[in-house]
Amino acid sequence: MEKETLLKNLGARKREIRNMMGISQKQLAHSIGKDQQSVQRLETGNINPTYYYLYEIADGLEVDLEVLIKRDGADSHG
Amino acid sequence: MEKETLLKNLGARKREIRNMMGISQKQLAHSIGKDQQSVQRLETGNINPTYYYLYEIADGLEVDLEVLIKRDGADSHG
DNA sequence: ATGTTGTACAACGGATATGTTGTAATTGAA
DNA sequence: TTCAATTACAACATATCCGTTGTACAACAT
Repeated sequence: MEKETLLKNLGARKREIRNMMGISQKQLAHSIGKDQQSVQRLETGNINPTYYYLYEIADGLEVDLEVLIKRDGADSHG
Repeated sequence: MEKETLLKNLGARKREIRNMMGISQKQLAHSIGKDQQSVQRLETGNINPTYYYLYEIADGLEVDLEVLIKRDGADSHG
């Protein structure tokens, strides 16, 4: 899978989860000590985030990191 | 969970999988167009890798990204 | 028009990931 | 000893992540 597509998918999934929680980018960001802009960049797929950053985001969304990752490579090996 | 611990766990899990496959760091690295040194740094937990880098590594190990991630935040939300 | 909220982009600086080269320690074989 | 394979660390250059500030647009309300 292409890098760009992968990152866009990740961002879209994160946004879905956040919307389901009914919180804004700013609320999510502040709950983990970050800025709205930092969270926004991930959500639009404009950056390739680090592992620990994703871990913090998952924490803010109150889901396991697994949930945030899930589905992207799902049909390639399983 | 602390950043350092998280990264060490990730590296250890990757090494486990690689050893189970019976391939060297060099073999894994070359299978995805990388150097042994680059792979080594992840395995020792000395770096905080990017999402796409982990995706490539998972591809080289022929597992889903989920498998590489699993367990680190497992008891915090589920 | 003004204010508030939510989202998006640009630019800057410091920190760091990645690719690369070089090197060293260990193990095993000849 | 010599040679090869595996793993580890250091240092450098380039790219980019992340934090931060400033800004812009849309929707909604007063």
